[in-house]
Amino acid sequence: MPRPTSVPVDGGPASCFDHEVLAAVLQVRQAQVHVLLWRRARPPHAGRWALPGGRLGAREDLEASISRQLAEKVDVRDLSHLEQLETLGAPHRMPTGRTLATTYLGLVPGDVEPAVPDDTRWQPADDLPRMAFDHAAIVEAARRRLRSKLSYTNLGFALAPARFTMSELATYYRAALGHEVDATNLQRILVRRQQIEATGERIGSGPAGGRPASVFRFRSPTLQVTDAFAVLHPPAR
Amino acid sequence: MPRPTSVPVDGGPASCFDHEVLAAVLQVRQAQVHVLLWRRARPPHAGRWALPGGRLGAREDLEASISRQLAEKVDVRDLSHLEQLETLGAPHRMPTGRTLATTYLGLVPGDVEPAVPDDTRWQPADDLPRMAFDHAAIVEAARRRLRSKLSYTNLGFALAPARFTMSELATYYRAALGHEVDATNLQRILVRRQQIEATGERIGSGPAGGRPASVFRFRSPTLQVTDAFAVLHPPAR
DNA sequence: CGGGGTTATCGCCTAGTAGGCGAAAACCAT
DNA sequence: ATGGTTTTCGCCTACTAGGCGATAACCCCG
Repeated sequence: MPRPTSVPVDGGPASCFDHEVLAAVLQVRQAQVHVLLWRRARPPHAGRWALPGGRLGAREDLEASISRQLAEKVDVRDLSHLEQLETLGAPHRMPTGRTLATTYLGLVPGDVEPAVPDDTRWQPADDLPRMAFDHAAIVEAARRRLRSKLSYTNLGFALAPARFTMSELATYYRAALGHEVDATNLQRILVRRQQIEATGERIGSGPAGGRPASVFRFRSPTLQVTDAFAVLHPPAR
Repeated sequence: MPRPTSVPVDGGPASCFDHEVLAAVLQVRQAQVHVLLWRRARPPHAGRWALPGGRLGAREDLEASISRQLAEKVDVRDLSHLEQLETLGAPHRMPTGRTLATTYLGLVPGDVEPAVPDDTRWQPADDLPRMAFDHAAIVEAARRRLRSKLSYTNLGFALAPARFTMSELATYYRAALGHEVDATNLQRILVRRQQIEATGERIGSGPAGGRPASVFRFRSPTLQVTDAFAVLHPPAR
């Protein structure tokens, strides 16, 4: 049992903490998961790449804060999904003095191109540069969360454009999951789970020809869990 | 997009925040989920029931802090599981001034009886009293987390005693999941997933007679996810 | 010591889901 | 028309959850 320091039992002398919010904003670009990084201009860790975010405002809600900072600093306003990840509290996670960090996973659909500033870029998540502080671990946590939620929720809606063919959708899933995904199988699964539906449209195939593909869309633009996989089901469903 | 207040863009004037850690410690007692509550002696919300926890220490890690406070304040030292839940940051979640809270789920095996102080008691989670601040919502979040993790991990090890019969284990699952659980089916599922194994012992049944039950145990005392339920499997497993 | 009550366990069945793969469909280009 | 390409359909297998009756293994009591 660590007892690092003498601490007031209750209502003792107030101590307060710097608090920042950070987001790993992920997007699938060219069949690869990318993360939005921001190059630090000033020390500490000047020149290293960091996640966008910053100090929590004095009267600001956590989620409002990260939304604001993404809009202000990296001009990202059209997140399709935003959810809280872990709060990091290791005392020396930053050399500048103790700072708690509440981290977020943000997702951007594959067909939008936010205009990002000069000191900002989309980096392949499989090939991270030297990162500031503990930000590399946050990216990994965000990818894990995305991977698992793709399996038991409809979170694909946040990765894909509003309308898509099954081949395109399989590309997004392939990138995010990190393994082969069969478009036929994916279609059966998502239709059975009532996550996607055909729009009735067909879209011409590429220059190489081929049968034109049906266009699908997600039924719901908000997160829903697939309850068929609660696995210890209530009886008599 | 909420822009509640003017906030320094970066490296502006430091603002810092009170930070507390809170835990919903759950235990199945007499076939019901109970939560450890602590009666507030002082205002605000004097007399209401609250979750154990308190201020984060100046040099203390978050998880170390909640462990310490549980040990010091309510004498709970033998948690079988502890994991972080959400961090709450609503500006007015407490009337005493802004305080962020990082919340935890703690579990205690069903066969231990921690000696809790006078101002502390185990309360059935289905029948919460008037709670302080937003603590009722934290209890609900903890119960939801427990329910879902029972389905796709081996978290049952943290609910049950080290050794148990399948009837006993079904009681724990029944209470935590909130619906009927068949002992036969539960045994097949957990054996197939290699979460539990028979010890070879048999234990005499109750005063009413009946066939003596086999004694089982969990194979691992640490959290492991059941990967068979990733649901969008990699091919050729 | 044999029979009835009780509880646990086994075995067989059904239903539902994931995944593989070949055949057919529907397009383009030549 | 013919061949190349991509999508889509249909059928198959494998695996998991869940229901339920039959059997096993004990207790108690007469």
